[in-house]
Amino acid sequence: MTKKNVITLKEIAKELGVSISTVSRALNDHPDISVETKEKVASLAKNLNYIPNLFAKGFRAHKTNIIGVIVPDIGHYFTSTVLKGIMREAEIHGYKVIVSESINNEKRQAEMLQTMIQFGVDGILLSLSRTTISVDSVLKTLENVPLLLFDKVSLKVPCTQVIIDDEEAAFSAVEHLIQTGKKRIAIIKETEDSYNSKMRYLGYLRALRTYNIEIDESIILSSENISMQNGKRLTNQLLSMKVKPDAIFAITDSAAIGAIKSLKRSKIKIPQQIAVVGFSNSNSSIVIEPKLTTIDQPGNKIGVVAAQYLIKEMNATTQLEPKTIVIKTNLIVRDSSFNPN
Amino acid sequence: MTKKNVITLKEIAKELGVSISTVSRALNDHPDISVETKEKVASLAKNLNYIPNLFAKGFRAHKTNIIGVIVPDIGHYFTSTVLKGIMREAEIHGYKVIVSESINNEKRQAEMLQTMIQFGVDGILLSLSRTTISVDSVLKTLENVPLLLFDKVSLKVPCTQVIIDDEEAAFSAVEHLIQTGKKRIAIIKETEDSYNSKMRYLGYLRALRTYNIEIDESIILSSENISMQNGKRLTNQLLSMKVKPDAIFAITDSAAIGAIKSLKRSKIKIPQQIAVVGFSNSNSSIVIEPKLTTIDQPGNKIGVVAAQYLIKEMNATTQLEPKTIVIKTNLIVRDSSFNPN
DNA sequence: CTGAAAGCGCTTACAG
DNA sequence: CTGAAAGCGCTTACAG
Repeated sequence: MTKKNVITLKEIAKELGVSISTVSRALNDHPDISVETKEKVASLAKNLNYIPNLFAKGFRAHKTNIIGVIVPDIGHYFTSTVLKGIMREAEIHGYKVIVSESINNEKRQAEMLQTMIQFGVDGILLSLSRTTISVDSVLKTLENVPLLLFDKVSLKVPCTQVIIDDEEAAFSAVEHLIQTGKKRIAIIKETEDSYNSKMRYLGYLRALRTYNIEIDESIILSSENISMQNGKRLTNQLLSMKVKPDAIFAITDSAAIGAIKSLKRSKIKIPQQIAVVGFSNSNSSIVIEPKLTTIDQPGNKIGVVAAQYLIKEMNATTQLEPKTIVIKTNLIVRDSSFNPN
Repeated sequence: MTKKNVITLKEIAKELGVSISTVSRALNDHPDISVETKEKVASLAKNLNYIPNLFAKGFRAHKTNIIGVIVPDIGHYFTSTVLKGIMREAEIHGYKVIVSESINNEKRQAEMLQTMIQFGVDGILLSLSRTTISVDSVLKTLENVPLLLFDKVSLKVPCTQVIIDDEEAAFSAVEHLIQTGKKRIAIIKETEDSYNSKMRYLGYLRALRTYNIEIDESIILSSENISMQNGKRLTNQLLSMKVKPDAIFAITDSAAIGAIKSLKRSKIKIPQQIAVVGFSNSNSSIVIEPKLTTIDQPGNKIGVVAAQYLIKEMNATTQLEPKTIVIKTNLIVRDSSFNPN
């Protein structure tokens, strides 16, 4: 069944014996139209349950009032909080949001950008897939429509980017461990450095240097995908060393939770013997025992700011200067590390 | 900045010195057009990076190729798996998906249905907000556009509904507890009975009756929202009884996890003294220790089936008979209950 | 094999 | 204060 009962301006005009133009103007509260007419039109429109066709409206104005969003994976809790922020902000400004998942596949991502253009979106919010090697498709898209990168970004794209202070966040996590007396801090990161992983690693290095702690390659571990499984595996590896670390900084909560599970299995006291810090404050971070110390990423704020800025660019008359907007994170200290006091 | 560089049929036609009609037909591989012309058009279209305006295309055909989806909360892992299924299936059929959150607010839900219509979606997939008392707005929407209910449904709406077998799933969870020797099984459910909660409760009752176990009102507990906090609180309440239960069936994983936390705090052996079963197989169900026995809801499948069916209805020439499609769930036995062997 | 024209629902200069 | 007409980008009967 296709759509039915579609009332248009035409029907209202016919019924009232006026022109379509008049009905349109009346509905849009044009000053030229008499109050009388406006009232008649408004009342009939209401009775007939007239719903303006935004589609037709936008057609003329070359606008769809739709924002396209592409994310690697909608299943991550963090991503869903960002989407919430985007949707909320878009709604306030009268935009709807089309969502697509690139499933961390560069080719799909390129196709999706293309489809977004076909659908005539007014702007695009993109979080890059992990395997994005070439940004050509993104650059090409940028020529057609305002585009803004968030979370997983690339400096190769000259557009506004909304990111969290990964480096600073990692620094504060590691600094926290140092300040609570830890000296031999392992890191679990990604093998193939994504932007996020690289920044977090840099923050880790800076913290060690700042506090004059020697960097030990043997406790810098990486894995392809930083899952709970791999967190366990790498932690087991750390536990097999003669000189064990006294803290583990995992760049995702999943890996940190894997680490905790591994430590518990080996009867290591957390945080006394080995403390653990994760990243992203996922739901599971308060399910695991001890509760996980982690970095809270304000996904909602990222979404709101990204949408806000995109909308600003969409409505600007001139090309705005691309900026990098950094959203602050918070270290949440829980039981997997010592309280600093 | 608004959109730029938009190549239309007009430009191609002008450049080639043919009519717009010819270009349109050539691009659509119309049999009337000569191979020669088709090739010229195709090649120029490619060079100019012509992107067909689906918007204009749909405008004529009264189609947008957009499916609207409204869910209570995009943040639930289960919901994200359903959305994945919907998006994947929609994509296959050339549809895009607009997502909105009702945040369990009936008024917002009604507004969103209205907005979906304004945006001219070709069909709507709706999971009702918890507080949906009146379905008037849904019924009204149904007059305008194909609509299908999934997960959180209502029998008051005469449309196709895709649901999981809540009653059967709960039955199998409780049966499992009984078969592993449990006799005094408490349930943690919702106070204000949502469709899901009610069905799960009925399954619980049926299992007890089937196995001739007396129903004891004192261990049937409810709370407004079945969070981890409330799971803890209600479990503490159970532990304060003279005769304690030997198993707890919580109708959500969160509440089940709260229950486990409370039991661990009281040094109760799980599952020996008290077993716990949850519902939904969330990410956290394998984070908690012992790992949670729970019901896996195939969200992806629900999404796929819902989208499939909606698309079928959208393209049907006659009104299809509404059906109720029940998706099977699976009990996943983990360490929070005994293995049945 | 190709083109001119109408039309999808709406807005908006231009006339009156 | 109101209407006729053009136009957004496309498709498709109707002619030729």
